[in-house]
Amino acid sequence: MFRQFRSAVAAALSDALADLGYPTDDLGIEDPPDGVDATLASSVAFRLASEAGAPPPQVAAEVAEAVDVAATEYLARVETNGPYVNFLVDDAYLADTLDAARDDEYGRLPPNGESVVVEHTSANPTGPVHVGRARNPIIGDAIANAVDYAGYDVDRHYYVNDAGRQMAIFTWAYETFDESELPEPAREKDDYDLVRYYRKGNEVLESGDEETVEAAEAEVASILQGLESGDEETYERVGEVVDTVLAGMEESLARLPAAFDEFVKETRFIRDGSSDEVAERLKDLEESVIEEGAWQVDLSEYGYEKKLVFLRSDGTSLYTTRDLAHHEWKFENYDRAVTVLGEDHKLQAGQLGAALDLLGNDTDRLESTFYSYVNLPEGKMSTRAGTAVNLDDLLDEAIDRAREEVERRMDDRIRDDDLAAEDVDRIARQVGIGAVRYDIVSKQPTKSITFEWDRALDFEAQSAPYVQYVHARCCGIVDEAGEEGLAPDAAVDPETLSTPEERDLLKVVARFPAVVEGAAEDLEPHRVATYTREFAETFNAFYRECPVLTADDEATREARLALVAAARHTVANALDVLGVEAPESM
RNA sequence: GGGCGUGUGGCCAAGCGGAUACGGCGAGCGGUUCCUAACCGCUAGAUCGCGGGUUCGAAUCCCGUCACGCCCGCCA
Repeated sequence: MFRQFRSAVAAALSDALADLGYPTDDLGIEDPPDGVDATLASSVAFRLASEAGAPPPQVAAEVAEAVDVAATEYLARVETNGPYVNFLVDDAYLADTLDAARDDEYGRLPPNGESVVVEHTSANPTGPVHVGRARNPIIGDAIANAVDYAGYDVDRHYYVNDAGRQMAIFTWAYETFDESELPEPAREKDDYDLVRYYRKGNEVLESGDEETVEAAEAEVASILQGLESGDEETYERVGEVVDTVLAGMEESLARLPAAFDEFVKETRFIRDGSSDEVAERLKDLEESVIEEGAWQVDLSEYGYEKKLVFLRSDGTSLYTTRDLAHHEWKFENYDRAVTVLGEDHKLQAGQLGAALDLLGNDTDRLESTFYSYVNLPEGKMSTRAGTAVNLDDLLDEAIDRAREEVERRMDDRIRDDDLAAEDVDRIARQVGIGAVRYDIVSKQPTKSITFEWDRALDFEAQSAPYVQYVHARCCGIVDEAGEEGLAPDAAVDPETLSTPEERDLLKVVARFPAVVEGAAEDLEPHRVATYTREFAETFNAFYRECPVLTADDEATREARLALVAAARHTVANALDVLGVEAPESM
């Protein structure tokens, strides 16, 4: 309802200003601070003061007076507080919110007919997924969820870099070394198995004797050449390594869970000729030149000093050339394209956008969001060097610690719902993995994170379990009501919900669809996390002050139960956007 | 050297032109015969890196400066 109220207020305020002869270009609508009983406020009076020749409070009063309250949906009254004009909601706002949130899909916006592809993770298939890049699937999946909730038709893609030098090295190493030369794998899993070859290969290339390195480089070059020239046998050789490692990575990512609709291989754009076709079109641009045998495009009009090379002097394409073809393919199939990238790809992404623009694409349809890597207190994580904390280990540890917590709390548990062994497993998994996801998704991606076990796996306030607990409490109440034959769907007179805690909770529930909308629009899922925290705080105040099942009278009982059901749907879906499971008991 | 990002109480961190800077951890005090205490209440703790500027108003915008991170390849 908040979205409707917001546009109704904007229209009413705009009309009022126009009637008074004031400009309507800046309505100054904002959220009032905590403790103010209004749902929206405006600070226009400040800006109008000089034009009106009157102090802001006087202008505010004039504006407030001019707003047509009766004609504005959900607007109970307009008040002023010094220079601020405050807009207060009526009971219909709360009633309609309660009604809308009866739907367990509450928070989903109607389909808008637009398609979006969200590309995320896209880590090179060189070995197990590690925590340094774990922000990518977690943020990417949450962005995709938010965009999905906001009404878009979403596909989730993982772009597989299967055509680069790293994969050529990997393939050579895999075919060259024998298992007996390698250490034991950290896990019985294909990605852990194969990464040993990759590490060994890099080790040899770095410090092997000259002759070995020379032979290896020749083999690597031949693999790259084979890929470039469309040699089927080479694709098969590289493909075996890529697919095997990727399957292992996919399995780890699925634990988050982060699932993909499609793994799009880079070699696809070599094989279908689109990479060559892009290169030909680039050559025709007046910004393109050959320097030292290599084709390059001048992007200085976009602010890039150095020219972008798109064909090597030996005529082969580069990563960016293929990525251009990849993105034109996205434009052909989707209305919008979103990419989640590490901050080290910022320059490359900018150049990609510039080149796409030169090629005649509408680059407004392309958006990128960047995150900084998770580092260890002692420095960076590296697959090659083997210094990374693997995602699997983090999730295992999270689940173990969560299980300890569940078991520790079993003794002084009031609720006699006899958790079975499978419940303990379920809760440990939901809480453990939820805590990891929430910890990462709740922070602004641009801020750097230094990984520390205790901080990442804190189950207390401002964490996933804190929010999950609210959901479990809601479920507990609804379940118990059900046992007493009470369903949360009785017709409710909203005037029954009269305490500040009840009304505050409804107002927070009302904001949820707007939070989803904003998070999707700006690709900022952490805003949903911030919302869940505020939601949980508001719910806990309600829980403390307003008994539901033991309420004084039947009408209050039913009304509060309906409110709990609304809260339950809201928090469940907010967590769903974040990709965090909502336990029914914990 | 140039570009981009980050800098908010001891630690983490939201806010990113408007009303008293939202919270958490840690510290101190208190709360459970009552719908799950993974909870709640109270107390202490902040010149929002630093210096200028714009504005009626700046954590938020601009300039400068310092610190840290990332990037500046015919790598990906």
